[in-house]
Amino acid sequence: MSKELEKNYNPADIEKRLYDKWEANKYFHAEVNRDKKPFTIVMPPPNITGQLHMGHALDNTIQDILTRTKRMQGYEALWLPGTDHASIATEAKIVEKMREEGITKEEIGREKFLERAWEWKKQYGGRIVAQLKKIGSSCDWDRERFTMDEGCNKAVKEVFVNLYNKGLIYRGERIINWCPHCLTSISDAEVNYEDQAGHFWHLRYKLSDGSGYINLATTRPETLLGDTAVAVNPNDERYKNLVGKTVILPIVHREIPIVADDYVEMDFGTGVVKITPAHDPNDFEVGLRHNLPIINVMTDDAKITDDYPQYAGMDRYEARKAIVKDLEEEGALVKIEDYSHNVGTCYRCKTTVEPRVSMQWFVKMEDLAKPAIEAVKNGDTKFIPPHFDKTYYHWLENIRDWCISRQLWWGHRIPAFYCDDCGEMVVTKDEKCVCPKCGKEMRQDPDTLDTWFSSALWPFSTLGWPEKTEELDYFYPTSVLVTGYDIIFFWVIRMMFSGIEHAGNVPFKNVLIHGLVRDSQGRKMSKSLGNGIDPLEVIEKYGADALRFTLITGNAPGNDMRFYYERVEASRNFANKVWNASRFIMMNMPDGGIKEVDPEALTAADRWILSKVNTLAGDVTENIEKFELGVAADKLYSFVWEEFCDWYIEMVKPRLYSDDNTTKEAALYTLKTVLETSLKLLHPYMPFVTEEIYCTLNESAETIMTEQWPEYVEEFNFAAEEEAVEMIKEAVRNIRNVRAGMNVPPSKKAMVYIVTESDKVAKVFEDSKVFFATLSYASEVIIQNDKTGIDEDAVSAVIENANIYMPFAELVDIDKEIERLKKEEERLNKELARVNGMLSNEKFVSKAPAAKIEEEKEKQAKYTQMMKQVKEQIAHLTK
RNA sequence: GGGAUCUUAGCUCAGCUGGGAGAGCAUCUGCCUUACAAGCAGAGGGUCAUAGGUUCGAGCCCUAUAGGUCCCACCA
Repeated sequence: MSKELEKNYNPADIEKRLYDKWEANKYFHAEVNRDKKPFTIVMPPPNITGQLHMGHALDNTIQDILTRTKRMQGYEALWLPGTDHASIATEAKIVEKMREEGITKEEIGREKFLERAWEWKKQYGGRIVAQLKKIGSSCDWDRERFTMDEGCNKAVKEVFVNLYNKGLIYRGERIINWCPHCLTSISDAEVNYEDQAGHFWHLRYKLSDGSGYINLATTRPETLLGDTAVAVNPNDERYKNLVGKTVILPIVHREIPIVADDYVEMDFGTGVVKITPAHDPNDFEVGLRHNLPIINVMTDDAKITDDYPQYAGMDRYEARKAIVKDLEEEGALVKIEDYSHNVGTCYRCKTTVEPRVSMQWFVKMEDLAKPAIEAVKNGDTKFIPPHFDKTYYHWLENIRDWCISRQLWWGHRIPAFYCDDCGEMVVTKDEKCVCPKCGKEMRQDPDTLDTWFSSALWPFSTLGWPEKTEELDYFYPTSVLVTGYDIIFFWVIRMMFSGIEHAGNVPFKNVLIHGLVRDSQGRKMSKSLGNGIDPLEVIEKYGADALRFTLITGNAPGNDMRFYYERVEASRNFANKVWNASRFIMMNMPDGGIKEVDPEALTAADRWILSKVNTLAGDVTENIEKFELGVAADKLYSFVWEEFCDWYIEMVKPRLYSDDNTTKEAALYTLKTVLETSLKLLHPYMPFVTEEIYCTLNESAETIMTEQWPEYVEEFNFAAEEEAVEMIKEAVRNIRNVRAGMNVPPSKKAMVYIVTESDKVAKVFEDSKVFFATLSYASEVIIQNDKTGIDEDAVSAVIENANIYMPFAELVDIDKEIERLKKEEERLNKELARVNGMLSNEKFVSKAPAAKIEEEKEKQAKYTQMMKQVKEQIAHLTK
């Protein structure tokens, strides 16, 4: 009974069907199972506003490969999925949509706004989840979570209160990064610095006592309105006598002091700096040291406040122009220089951030950072590739307090309450709070928390923390976190210190870092460039397996990769290759399927490929264990395509077409065994095609994804057969080479003589005659120990310990033949020179390991022998 | 200013703890050989950025230099 598969693999037909089957059968579901070892990955939750892009595709393919492998290896493998509420991004989108409708947040109020937000989540939150399924992600959807669900909210409150009670969360007036477009504070990590062309305005401030003036320069003249001092370096001889005096601030005509501070560099500019504590982080620090007043001159949306009527309502840049003009009129402007400098921008909307003093909540980082650094130093958590630990250390060692409050509505609301009467503040997990002093109902802080505050708890909040759940006990710490290097600062670091602080252990043992997927020209894929490639389109056209394989190969961990359609095609072709190899086997499958066979019936070729696939299983397992997913994929690719398809299947054909049932059955058994092992090893990479084939091949099999992972077993290591078949392959390659060089088509058969004095070699060829003849296009293979009866003009080739002769009826170009042999001679000469060089080097012989020396000696013998044969051939032809 | 990383075949990239340079694509030459033309068989193509050093031995380790990419950083 032969089964029919279509000629070409058509992924679109089967992917949905198979995924639905997997999901319906709950193969992805994991439960606490003390009989098994746990393997856990928590998915980096994509934003609910997001659409699947190549970054997700890569990230999730890696996680799926690891999860599927471990599941087959018998681990209780949990891949826990979920989505992130992405406060700024989501809120911005909702506000934008409302703007189109002509309404504002303030008009509808907090409650109605949140209703809309949840509605939005309901509508779009599922979109990315559906897309993740398309690439075959085997997540436990029963455990899907959302960073703003009840459990996460509980964890957030617990953490906030704990940290507050420990004094690690505080509220205070600090200078923070303010986005005038998003109208909220953002953390240091959320600011991107970019070089911008600007100007240096050189200004002249008069000394109050009329004794002169000082010059200084600024890139932001508009902040002058908030200047409360001018600073010089205490060691600067030029200004020493001025410290303590005052100057008159131009335009504003306020008297401000000249202070001395180390922050000022003497040899930069004039060595004088204007100090605006409210709008510059450094100036703020200087202000604190010198007790300077803080004068905020801008509104939330970065317009000048009403305190300066002539500029009130102007935005930062308009005000700058007006102020420069006024300075000029007042004679305070000395000159304008072109100057390029670093400007902080909002990571989300690219608006230039405005440093600003305001009342915010902060996490005190110093004490939290230390154990997080220690955990990587002592190996509790490892980065792959390891060099990312340096980035990690550097960031944590220089970390500043984390501003966690956001002036947004969509997010976890800060669990702090204020009494409007007495000013009392209470931090509590309770929904409502009554003032402990005056008994009045308190008002909850209107702000929400940074999105990353809840993401930081993801590895344990999703497992039930703060409850002491079975899940937490069993699945935590998680095994590996898979993410891009661009997210280390935002997320990895925060999960690390949070896990250690709250869950009592590192959140994951390994952090597997991958790079960015770029376009074919190496550019970042971006909406503005319009160069993004939609993974879903690729899946539709080439299949999820092809996309997955493409993303995982040709790349080392941590490196960026370029995306080419040529590579997807190559992957698609590979899937098709697997498909067709399987098709071939099924076409030859007898009624009643394939039987177990007596090991005695296995031929050298069978043992060779069984041995090879056994080695492959060991290698692939080891590579995956070491997170070398691309290396493992390469090995699978070349094994399946080259060894199995190009060699073994071709070797076995004559046996399948023969009447000898014993050898036929042995061949079929081997084909099936090797195919199944390959499919299992390949399944984590290409889940769909492997599942489809496996279940077609085995009617009784429900799925491949819960089959046992192939292990390397010593009994299947057949070194002798491997050696024998490699010898045959070498002979075949030589013969094909000779024929190709003479343009002999495969249809033209020729006698092949193997001349060898070695009984062992003779036996190898004798045993393999059947397929050797086919592969070498031989009309007949004759094995003998001398050249008796071989045509003088026969074309020859040389392998170790044997000469091969092919007498062709027609005239052979002797010169060409000699040329070919000379090339071979040259090659051998080079090899011999190298080997001889090594072996005649006394230092090598005395210092190199014995095994290496032995290896080189064997090569020397082999090449010497072959050289002799080649020389004889040449002599024979040239006589 | 500090740090990371890269420089290997025409292109894009692998190359694990140092021991005879690899893949995919592209190119060239033959093949419709009854699984696959999304295929088969062959071929060409690289002083592994440069200069030193360590070593019996370096694409791999060390130092310096050049160029590229990225991250961090308060020089107004």
